[in-house]
Amino acid sequence: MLNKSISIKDIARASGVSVATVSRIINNNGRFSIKTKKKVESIIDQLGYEKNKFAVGLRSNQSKTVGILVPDITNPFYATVVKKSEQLFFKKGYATIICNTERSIDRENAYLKNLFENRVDGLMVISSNINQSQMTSNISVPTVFIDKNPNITNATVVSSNHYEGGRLATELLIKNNLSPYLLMTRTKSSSTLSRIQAFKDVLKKRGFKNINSRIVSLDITSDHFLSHDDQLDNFMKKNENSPQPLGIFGINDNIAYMAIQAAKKIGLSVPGQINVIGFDGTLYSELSSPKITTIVQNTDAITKKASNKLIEKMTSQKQVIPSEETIEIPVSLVMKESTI
Amino acid sequence: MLNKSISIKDIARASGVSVATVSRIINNNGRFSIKTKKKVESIIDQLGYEKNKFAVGLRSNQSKTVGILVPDITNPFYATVVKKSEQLFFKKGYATIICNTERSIDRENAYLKNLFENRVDGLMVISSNINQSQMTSNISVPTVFIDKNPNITNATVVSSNHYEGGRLATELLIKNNLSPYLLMTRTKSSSTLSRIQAFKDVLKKRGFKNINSRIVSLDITSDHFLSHDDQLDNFMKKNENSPQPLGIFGINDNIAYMAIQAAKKIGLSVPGQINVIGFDGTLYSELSSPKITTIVQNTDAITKKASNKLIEKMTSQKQVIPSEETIEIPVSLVMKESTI
DNA sequence: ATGAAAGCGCTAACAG
DNA sequence: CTGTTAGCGCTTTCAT
Repeated sequence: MLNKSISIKDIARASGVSVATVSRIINNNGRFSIKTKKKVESIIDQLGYEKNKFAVGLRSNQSKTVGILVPDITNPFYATVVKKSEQLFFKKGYATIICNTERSIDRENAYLKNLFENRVDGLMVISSNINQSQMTSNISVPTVFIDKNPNITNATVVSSNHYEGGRLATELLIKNNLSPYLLMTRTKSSSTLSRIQAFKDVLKKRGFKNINSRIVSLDITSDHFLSHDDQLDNFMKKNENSPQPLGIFGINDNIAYMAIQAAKKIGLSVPGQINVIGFDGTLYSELSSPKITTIVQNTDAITKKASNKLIEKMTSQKQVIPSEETIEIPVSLVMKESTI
Repeated sequence: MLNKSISIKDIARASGVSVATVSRIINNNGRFSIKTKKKVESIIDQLGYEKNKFAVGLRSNQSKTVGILVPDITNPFYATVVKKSEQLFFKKGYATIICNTERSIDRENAYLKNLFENRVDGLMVISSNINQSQMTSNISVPTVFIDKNPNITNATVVSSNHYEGGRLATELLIKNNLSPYLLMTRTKSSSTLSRIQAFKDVLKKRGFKNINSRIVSLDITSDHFLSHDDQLDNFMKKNENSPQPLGIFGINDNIAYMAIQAAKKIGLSVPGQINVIGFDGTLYSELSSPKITTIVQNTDAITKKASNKLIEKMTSQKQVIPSEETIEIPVSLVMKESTI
């Protein structure tokens, strides 16, 4: 189907040298005279030679390709991580295969199989369900997790300090003398769990009782924007006349955004009657009106750390004994308009 | 470095058959007894065999991989296209390599080189600068363009009807008896050009003079959200006291969003004193307050058409003679809150 | 129904 | 400084 492409054999023949010499020149190793180099390179230009990665891979057992497993690339936070990583990888000579898992275990498995068949040199796994059994089959592929799931041992993990973020958010609400509530979704990644735990811990320390009644779980699994949610509307109506103003901690900016919408819909003012704080520092917090006070993840730092760690793993000669390693990236509270 | 993985040779040896038989069973072609099939498959399970795509590719000259060139995956419109395409491709057995070009010609070239070296079976190119010379080297790789650049001949293009969208937007402003202005950015893709042309044509038809003075080009090249732009502020201040209310056509939702912010900042009401209409139908139009009336692109239809077209091209046996083919997808005007 | 063997394009070990 | 050659894992043709 494809035009038969030209190989180093063709180049060798055309320039009157052996394939070995051509290979040496292409990869700039071994010794060769400057004269043959010139000659061969001109032929290469002339004939339009393109390296065949199949052959190179088969020989060297390296694909110069990495795979990224990501829940949803239309989520701005993940999109940014993927984009920056991809750029870094490409700069180092690696192509990137993107896999949108939609948080489905079946999809993750199918993708992993494909990636392993493609002999990826490395794997970046973002916030997934992957468990030990799925990974162990190819434990040898260097892997870095972003926001790991607790099920894997001996993993290298780069993650925001979600617990600290949750603490900062909750403390802010309490400092402002608000009645604290946590709004969350169904998805329970390790990052979410840490945020929730922090909320609970702070409340407990402050002497709150019946803490679980302050955690509202919305029936939402998507990363996507929803203009409207019934449960949220009901929650707002129920608390409309609360004597103490509400302080809502949205588990992410999306939820915080939706909370603000629901509050505004029944005429509650933000931050007058209700304060809202989000998490992540995505576009949502900036496009909302009022803009959402939020815990910002340092995407840049996360990505750099994770990508560099992966590249380091891929290029290190000696087989590193896998060991637990967790790198925590600080978060920061950014005050905007949805809190006083 | 990697644990030497097991090959069909190992499987063959372990099951007491030849590699040919194993290959036939794996690919379910040729003939073999049900009994050996059972035997071999159990060995495969037991040993954990994984196909080596290098070898398959080298033999068959097929990578089962497609490349996507996209300007910026953090742009919600592109993210959606990429995500949906990737899912479709994967369902058909293709892995997807993502390339963020940032609209840089150098990057595009580097990516193309890499993709060709990886022997991608197909290429999806979104709204790029690619010109004839860069593509011709590998004209044989099946390619589909989304929003093509005019420089390529004989391309298969899937695109929204940007001209019609521009016409709809402009007509709306005029119908509402507003003083029409077009706000645009520096990036001049073919899609942008069509939108602009429609604006001009409508104004001309309606007898407007000095049309170019109604087109304001902002010094923005990024797809990203900017909270603020000086030129925009100046534009608003200049037109603050316009006797006839302004009708602004933002070349995309991002610009429309920024225009609304700039207007609100100096106390102009939207849509009271200024009407704004955007283009694309991204998150921006929904998260803005007021929500932005916009020309919505049917991302789903675009993606499906483009992906299926590409798969069709990749799988068609006969070498199709390349010919110009343009598929236009209708757009729709969605009224929201930023226009009366 | 199964096996033997060629060969895809490349790299690297060895020979000169 | 350069050439010859084996072999990476797989598919496929040709035998049997």
